[in-house]
Amino acid sequence: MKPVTLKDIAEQLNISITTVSKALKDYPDVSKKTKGLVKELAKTLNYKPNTFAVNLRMKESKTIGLVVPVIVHHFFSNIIKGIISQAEKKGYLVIILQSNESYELEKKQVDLLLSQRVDGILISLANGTADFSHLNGIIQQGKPLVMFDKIAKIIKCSKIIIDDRKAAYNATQHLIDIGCKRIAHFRGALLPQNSIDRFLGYKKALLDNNFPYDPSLVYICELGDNSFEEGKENARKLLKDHNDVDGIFINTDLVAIGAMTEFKKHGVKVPEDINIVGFSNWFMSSVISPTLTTIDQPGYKMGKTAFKQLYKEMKAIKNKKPLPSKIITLETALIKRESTKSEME
Amino acid sequence: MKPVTLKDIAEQLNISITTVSKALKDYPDVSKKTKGLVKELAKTLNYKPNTFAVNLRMKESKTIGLVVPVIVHHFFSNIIKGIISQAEKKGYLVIILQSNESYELEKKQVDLLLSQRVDGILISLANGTADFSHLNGIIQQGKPLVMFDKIAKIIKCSKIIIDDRKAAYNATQHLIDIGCKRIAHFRGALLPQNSIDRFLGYKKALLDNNFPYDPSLVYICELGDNSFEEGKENARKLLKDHNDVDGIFINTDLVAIGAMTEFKKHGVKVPEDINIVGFSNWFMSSVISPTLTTIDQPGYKMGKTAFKQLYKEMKAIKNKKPLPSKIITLETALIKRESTKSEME
DNA sequence: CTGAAAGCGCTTACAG
DNA sequence: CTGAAAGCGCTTACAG
Repeated sequence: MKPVTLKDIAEQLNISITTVSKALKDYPDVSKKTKGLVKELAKTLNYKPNTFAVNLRMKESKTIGLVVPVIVHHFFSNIIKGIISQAEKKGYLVIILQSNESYELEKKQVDLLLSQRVDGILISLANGTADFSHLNGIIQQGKPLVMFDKIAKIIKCSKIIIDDRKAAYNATQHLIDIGCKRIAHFRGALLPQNSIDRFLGYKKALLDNNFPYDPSLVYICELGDNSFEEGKENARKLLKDHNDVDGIFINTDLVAIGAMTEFKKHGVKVPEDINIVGFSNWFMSSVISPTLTTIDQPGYKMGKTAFKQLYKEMKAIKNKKPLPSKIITLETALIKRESTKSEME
Repeated sequence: MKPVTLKDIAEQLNISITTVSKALKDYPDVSKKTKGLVKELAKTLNYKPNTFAVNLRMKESKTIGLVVPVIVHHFFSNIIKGIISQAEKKGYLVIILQSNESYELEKKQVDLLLSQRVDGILISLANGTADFSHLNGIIQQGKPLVMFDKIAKIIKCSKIIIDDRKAAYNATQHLIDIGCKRIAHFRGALLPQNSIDRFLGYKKALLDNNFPYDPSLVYICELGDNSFEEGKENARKLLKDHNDVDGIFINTDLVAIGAMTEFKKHGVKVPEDINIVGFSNWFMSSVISPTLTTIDQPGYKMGKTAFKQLYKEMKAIKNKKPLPSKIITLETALIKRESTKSEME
């Protein structure tokens, strides 16, 4: 019942703990014979090194922390999958925490992770996060930190992102290309960098095409949760205020789907009356009807890349040769589907 | 840069490590004055106990392990959310691993968690798991184990489940009630208990209503991944073999959505030509068109319940009073939507 | 090739 | 009220 220790093996074999330890780790200065005996006994006794002791000695836990705003979103669960699978390959375990888009929780969780002494931290910020001292805290402790998707530009650490501005520009340009004349935007909350960038991309596309920029056509997802409900809510408002709008670029697929549901209820046809482009390419978007034109965002790859970068930095820190921070931008793609008309020739 | 230890505090205050430790933990036999001094200094130095050392001494890690077949499924990501939120409340961290429906991986991951010396394990089995020695291994080590959703009846541990048989019975009964005459079933893989139970519920409903049971109407999701593709595949087969079928009870929403997509492609109307009931009530099912009639399965609650049970057992084991295993069955509900006709009077 | 010893940072039974 | 000491299980520099 009690776990087997090095001492148990040493006693049974009448050798020292030192030798047992070395034998198991294939040190060159242990005789082949001894190694054989030790390894065999370790196996039959089902010896497993006590991680707590190893961690204490080695000052590392082979564990990383991950903080995401939400888990139950297709994009984030894909990222998680990417991170975990990559971490496993390198022998790292992942502790996952969800900030629920709350700054308070996020701060507390970073603290938790730090006192758990994880070897590194991966984070995607909550919408509510405007103060970054908790992140600087990580860096000050000399722990590697990699941010992904929802980042803070101001923090000096590696970041895995997409070019939100460019992607949003392309989405808006597509609406223009198919002939939309009045293009609205449902944007995300005010703080997150990516909702700012998507908004700027939208605006730039308009201006580059000599469209007037009309602030009243920009609807903010007020609850800040990018939900189905917010899409419905904003669609209702839009219908009331601007029934001349013929195209909308929407911050997130889920919001777009909410909007489409609301339009359908009011007899407004997509894409005949209004063309819609979403963002993220959730699986759902390919099975609803009409299927949703959107920007594909590589979640799984983002997760993998984030871990890889963190891993490099953890190794570098261990070798006392800290790496410079790096910003990696992943490619996105416009996926044309039924919610937007075909391009005109 | 180097983390602050008890020793650092003791030296600065010219008292013993023992007293510092006791003061921080509010032992009654330390003077108020000393406590004050220690706590203040600990705060200014930003002291955080070294978890590795605490774990080693206390023989517990305040960490649990979680193994799920997939993360990127609405049902499972909801469960994960439930587990994490509950664990956080009790001061536990969660290490998450994904078995990818592979027995080999699952076994390896359980081993990993065990050698990481987590305090308890939460698991939902892979479809491929037919051998359970790795689970017995957990129990033999005296670690609490709680299974949820995809369980093995044979293992003696607590389980959080739904009554799959009853839920499937209700789903099938609903198809009968609305007038279906030829009812097919798309079932899950052969091994998992829940796909067996859902199949049995389907069969029993038929027999109780004096419908003949026709094995050729039962399609197995061969890939075993309960995917969109499998739904399409089986729908194609069904259309070829049995174009008289007017109702299908499908093992999982995602498969049902795949089937509906295929039917639409072939001009088969849901629910006019074929009525469909899914299983799980994924969010997606409420936004596709037609919306999908399904069985609501309480993922978030299942996660919460699973952690609560594990927590009780961890506490009990610590107090040397192991608890008897418990099977908790959560309620499900039939959610009637557009993919099935209204009931006849 | 083998082993005694120190030390990682903590907790707690025990002595005073 | 305070503290010396043992010990959790490991790793590794050092001596032989």
